[in-house]
Amino acid sequence: MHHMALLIRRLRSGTELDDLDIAAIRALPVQLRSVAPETPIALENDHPKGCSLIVSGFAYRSKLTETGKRQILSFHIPGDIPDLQSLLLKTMDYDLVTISRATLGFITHADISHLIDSRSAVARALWRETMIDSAVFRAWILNLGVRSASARLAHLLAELRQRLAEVGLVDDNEYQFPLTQSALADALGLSTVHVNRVLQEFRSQRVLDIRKNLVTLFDVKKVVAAGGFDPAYLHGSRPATP
Amino acid sequence: MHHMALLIRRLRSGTELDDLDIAAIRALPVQLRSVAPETPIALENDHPKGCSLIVSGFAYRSKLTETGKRQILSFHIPGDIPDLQSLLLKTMDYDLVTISRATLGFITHADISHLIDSRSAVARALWRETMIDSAVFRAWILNLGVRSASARLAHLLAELRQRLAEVGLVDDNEYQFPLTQSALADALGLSTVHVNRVLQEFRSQRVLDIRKNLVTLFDVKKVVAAGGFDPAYLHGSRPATP
DNA sequence: CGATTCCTTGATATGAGTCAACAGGTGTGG
DNA sequence: CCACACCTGTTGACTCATATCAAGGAATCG
Repeated sequence: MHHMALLIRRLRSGTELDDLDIAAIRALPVQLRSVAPETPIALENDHPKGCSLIVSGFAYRSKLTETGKRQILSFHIPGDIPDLQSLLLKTMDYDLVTISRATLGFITHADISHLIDSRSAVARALWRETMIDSAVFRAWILNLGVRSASARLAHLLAELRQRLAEVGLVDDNEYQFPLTQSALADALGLSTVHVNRVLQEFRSQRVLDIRKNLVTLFDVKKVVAAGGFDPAYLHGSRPATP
Repeated sequence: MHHMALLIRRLRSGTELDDLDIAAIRALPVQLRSVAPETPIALENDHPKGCSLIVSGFAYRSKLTETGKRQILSFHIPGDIPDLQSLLLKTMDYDLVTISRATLGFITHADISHLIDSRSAVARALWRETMIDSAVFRAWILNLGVRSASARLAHLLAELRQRLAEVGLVDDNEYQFPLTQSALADALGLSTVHVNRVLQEFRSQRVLDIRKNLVTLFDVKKVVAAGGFDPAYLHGSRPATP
């Protein structure tokens, strides 16, 4: 599969792009590199010179408080360009780090700038992606602000499932995703001890399980209900049910 | 003051715009209207035909859970176009409501579309604004996820002060902003009772006070420290110290 | 196979929620 | 212009969800 395939599919799913637009995207110089887990792609206060497309593997955004507590802001999957905002905001306001071994495609700001100035439909499509990213933040704020620990966890896993399904990475309600309990804790604003207990409860109810790198939703309906998950905010391409 | 003045100032502070760009912005057809407090500008699942510039007054974004709990996602001030994303995402994923009596400038998607297709620098400037909006969401996620009740409140008030200062609405560490304790509770993910108690503590320490529509930060340094507030994420125009 | 890292468990602590009641303003309609 | 209703803010008593602390066990990795 071409390293741009997922991105192009996503952009097309929300914006009309003609052959020239697609050709221009494909023509972007992309510098591929394979990196280890827990590799920083960009760190807070950096001034990156380009953006990174996730070709394979996963990453997360995080931010630290003055006291050193970490909050994970979002998880990222193949086809995402999590640091696209660095094109317009020179200074990073968060850390971007790989979770798994990953393949990244680095594209310079200069090249993206040229692309969006010459192909306004592509600019629109990329802008739209960043707006969906915002919508995901809104859903997380709702999640952190009003939901119980178990609902938060369920919502997160339901969201990940939906997003992964759209790029064809969900298989029979299971998906590969390297989530440690401490990462979950930092993402959900909980302690690791409590995440462990919530997880055990879900496990014993046969609702879901996370083992190693595998997330299993035994009962998707229950997960969706427990998390109050409504996929509308993802403004998705139609659910990729194969 | 021209109804576009604040917006234009903001856009220029982050992006080079030439005279033609500015002229094109000024030429946008804007339909002004004055609305009462608690007026919905757009609601979840709506498909708005345009965006609303806040010319004067304030607004908030909120989202409800299935169980009816409300989370306030952000507060908006003059010069903001909070629903700009509706240009690219047809369906609203949150409610947008005025707080105070407000003057809104409605601009159709068609007109904005035409503007951004003809003036790519303006497109960039608007996109950049939406990216700052995202950065604010990230800061809120950090706030909700890791900070104590008092730190959350302090952070929120410090952020509002900074943003209002950039449009010249802060006077000697006081600013007008119509925050009820129950709105604060919904914004901070707390109960109103607890907000009340946190507020009393700050009051008794002479750190800050909120009375009626007036927020007073007796000791800005303490507020900033209590909230762990670092304005970098606002990617601000230089602090408007007059 | 030794060493981290990750997970699990129990005991205890606490920040914040809930419930309930009341007071002070504010606005409104009669 | 008063009376009533309705917010908003305040207070106290009690509860509960989740954190913290501490320690042992299971994986995973070099």
